[in-house]
Amino acid sequence: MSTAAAKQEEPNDSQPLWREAELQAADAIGRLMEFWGFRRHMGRLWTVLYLSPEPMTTAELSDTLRLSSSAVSLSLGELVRWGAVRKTWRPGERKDFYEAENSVWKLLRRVYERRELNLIKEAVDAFAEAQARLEAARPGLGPEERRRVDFMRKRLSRLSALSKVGERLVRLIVAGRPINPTDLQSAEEED
Amino acid sequence: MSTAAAKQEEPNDSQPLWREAELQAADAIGRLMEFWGFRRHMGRLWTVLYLSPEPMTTAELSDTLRLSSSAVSLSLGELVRWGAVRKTWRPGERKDFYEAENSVWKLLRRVYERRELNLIKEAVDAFAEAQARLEAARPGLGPEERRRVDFMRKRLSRLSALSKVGERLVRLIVAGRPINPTDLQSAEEED
DNA sequence: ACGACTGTTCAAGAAAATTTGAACAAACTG
DNA sequence: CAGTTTGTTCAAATTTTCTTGAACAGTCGT
Repeated sequence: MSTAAAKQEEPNDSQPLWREAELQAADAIGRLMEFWGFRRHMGRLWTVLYLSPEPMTTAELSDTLRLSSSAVSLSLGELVRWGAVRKTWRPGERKDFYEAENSVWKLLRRVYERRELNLIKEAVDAFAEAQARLEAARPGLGPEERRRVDFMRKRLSRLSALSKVGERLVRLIVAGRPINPTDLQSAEEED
Repeated sequence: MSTAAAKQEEPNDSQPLWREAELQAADAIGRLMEFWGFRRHMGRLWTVLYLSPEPMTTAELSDTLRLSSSAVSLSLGELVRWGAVRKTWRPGERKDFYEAENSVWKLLRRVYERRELNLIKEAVDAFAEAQARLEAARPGLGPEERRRVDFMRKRLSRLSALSKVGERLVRLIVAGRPINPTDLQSAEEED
């Protein structure tokens, strides 16, 4: 009890001894997530919550990570939208409390589902559209140009095929089914 | 012959009819690669080369993509370092010619091997170091704080375990072996 | 309903990255 | 061996992205 009370009161001097370790882990995951196309702070916030036995307030988070409250609000909101963090309430308390979604696996699945699949689909669409343009242009071309265009079409359809195999693999991942990367390999077998 | 000669001479007006389709596909892959943490232009350059039946010069590339020669040099150099593009030479010609590595699968493998594995390893190291700090700090703590630290240690070791499973999965991908994503799932089974 | 306390949004400022032109270096030609 | 062409590097300038403080909005207790 005394510790919990003290933790809330202490402004920012006399940090707990474990703070450094906490930040180190948070930064490591922050880099990982940044690399993965998310805000760095999203990873840092999630980690701090993940390492905390109880939900935390935005004030505690901004104090721990030395972030402005607006930055916390922004990244935390995005984490909530991704389902990586949940809002919880405390009986009497007025503030919002936040806790981490603990299943990393669940999180990965959600991201692949929502984001990677979209990304691939957009690429597939772009390839299809490019193909259509080539076919439309083909009639008016001379033999030399026609050979050129046919080469492009062959290559484009290979890119399409690869993308579709990739899409299927991601779907299997999302479904938690085993996958075989050599499917990709065989998608570009014939040269 | 006449076409090939004309292509080299034409400055930038009267673009070939297929140019638009080419750029569309290039941009699609550019976005994909950007999302994957590479320069957008790397994807665009690779695609243009991939869609070309013969190797191209830097001049042709910068003309096609409307890029300055320095930008071409920079991104092309990086592509060469990644093995995504090869330099080739032509009998009489003075300029360098470039051609795309055609096996996307090979490229993916190389990137995972060189980049993702490193990334994961750094995270694993960070977790280990954070663990060590916690253990070092533990002796001087009261019972309340000790419980807090023990919670963190449990969580950190779970992150470590997850990372290591992830590392193993990536290694299997690189080796072209089938993988089972539920391994990740089971790495965080016990709560 | 008012006042105090939280959380969010926004626009200005700071920081980081990309882009480019020019200077430099290297390689081939006559 | 000069002169020309090609490729790379660098620093300045632009663009983009991040960050922040302040204004705004919402909620709860009195």
